Amino acid sequence: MKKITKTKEPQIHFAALAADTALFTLENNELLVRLIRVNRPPHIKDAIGLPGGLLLPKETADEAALRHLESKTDVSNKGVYIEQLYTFSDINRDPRNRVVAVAYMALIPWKELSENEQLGNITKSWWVPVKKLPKLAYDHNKIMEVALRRLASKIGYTTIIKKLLPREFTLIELEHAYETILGEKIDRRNFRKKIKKLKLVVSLDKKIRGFKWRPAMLYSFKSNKVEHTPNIT
Amino acid sequence: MKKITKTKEPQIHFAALAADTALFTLENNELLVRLIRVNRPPHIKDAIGLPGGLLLPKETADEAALRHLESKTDVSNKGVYIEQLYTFSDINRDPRNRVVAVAYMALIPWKELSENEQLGNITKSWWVPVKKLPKLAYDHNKIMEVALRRLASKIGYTTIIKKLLPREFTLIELEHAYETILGEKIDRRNFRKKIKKLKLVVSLDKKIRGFKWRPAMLYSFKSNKVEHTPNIT
DNA sequence: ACAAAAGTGTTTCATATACACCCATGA
DNA sequence: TCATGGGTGTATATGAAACACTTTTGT
Repeated sequence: MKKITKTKEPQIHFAALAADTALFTLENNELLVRLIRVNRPPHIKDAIGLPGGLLLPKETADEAALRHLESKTDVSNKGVYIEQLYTFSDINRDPRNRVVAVAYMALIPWKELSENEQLGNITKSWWVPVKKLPKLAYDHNKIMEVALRRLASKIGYTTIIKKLLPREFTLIELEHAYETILGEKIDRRNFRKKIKKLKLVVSLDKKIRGFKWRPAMLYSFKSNKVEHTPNIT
Repeated sequence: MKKITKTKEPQIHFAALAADTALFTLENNELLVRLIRVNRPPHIKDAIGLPGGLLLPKETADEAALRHLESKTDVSNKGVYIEQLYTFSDINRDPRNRVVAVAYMALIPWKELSENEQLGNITKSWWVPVKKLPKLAYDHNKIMEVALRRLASKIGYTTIIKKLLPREFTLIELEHAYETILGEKIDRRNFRKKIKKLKLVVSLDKKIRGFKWRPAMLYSFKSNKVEHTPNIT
């Protein structure tokens, strides 16, 4: 019988692996992303980028993404929804070394953030409206494009938007969340018809008060899981 | 002004990076995937897996995927459509070393394969119906699940199916391609109505002959690009 | 003439879209 | 009472789904 010899493949490791995350939240009908200060002299000085960093030896990319997210943004990753987007492996995406980045998108409801998490800190990490996104380090603007496209498309066929909303919300809030992410107006009556038909949310039989207008009925999603649905938008 | 010190991140590289590809073709109303013989003693002996391998220092994951695909399957990657699926980073997905895999899905029309490429070679690389998929090495069965799901979903909202069909095809062939990948029967009349309304294909005003039955009209896709469409299926 | 695959239309039902007014509240 | 956002229904158009027979060819 033919002896099969071991293929001579290089066993050394050529590229470092990083996990970079676009963390989104929704406040006051604006989609915000959490950015950090990036300093990597001599090539990158006082730049701005997405939170991320290298994988540890015994760590999956998902774990690394969550770890760096929390340590570099000071936003607790408890309650954060995260999903992998795409892996970027261009040779020169990092000017110093060969680094391959697994990009992630993460979501957190604004109301689950502490006051400090909401405020941020301009020297370390803070929220920026995606409409006013600055030039970012590395290929992070490319990651943002993928993340925004993924988010906008995914709210159309899943219930992922629940990961940006508080546990209890009004149908108007839900509608505004869609409008903000899609960047277009939705007809209120048609929207409510569709949401009710899909039976994804349940009325809590209580109303939000404290505004000077008519109180709005509160709703909740029936489950915490991100589920597929017939087209919503 | 505060001097910002360089973060002490490990500069050594902990995980090797590989690119693994599920290459599909469509023959005789069967979806086939190209598998290879895998030998990596002592853990993996005479196993079966997807074609793939490590990245070179100056190579993107896409390039590595195409290179290993061609060298490990003996299928020319000319004419192959490829897209990234997902990155798998479980600590123990490779029993020997820490290897992170960027998984790809690739498509090639059966008619573009040479006779040798169609036949394959049981000692190195050959075609297997996805309905008869064996147990694969590493986490390659997981990759196959992702690939099959992606393919089935993507034929529904893009023209990706063109990458599995010859340049000229009949509407029946097109319908069978959808049926094979989706695993369900489609109504012929409704299907043709939809395809014609979408204007994705153009009649070539010639008919295929050589069968003992009524000749069928030949069509071509208008473009070679994979484009988004309103829902097809 | 027959066997086998190619090709074609209509009806019904469900969903999508367009559109405007009244309601409840706090100030 | 007024300003503001919350909440509702109907009519039309479009798309989805169900369904069966005729045509063309080679043998």
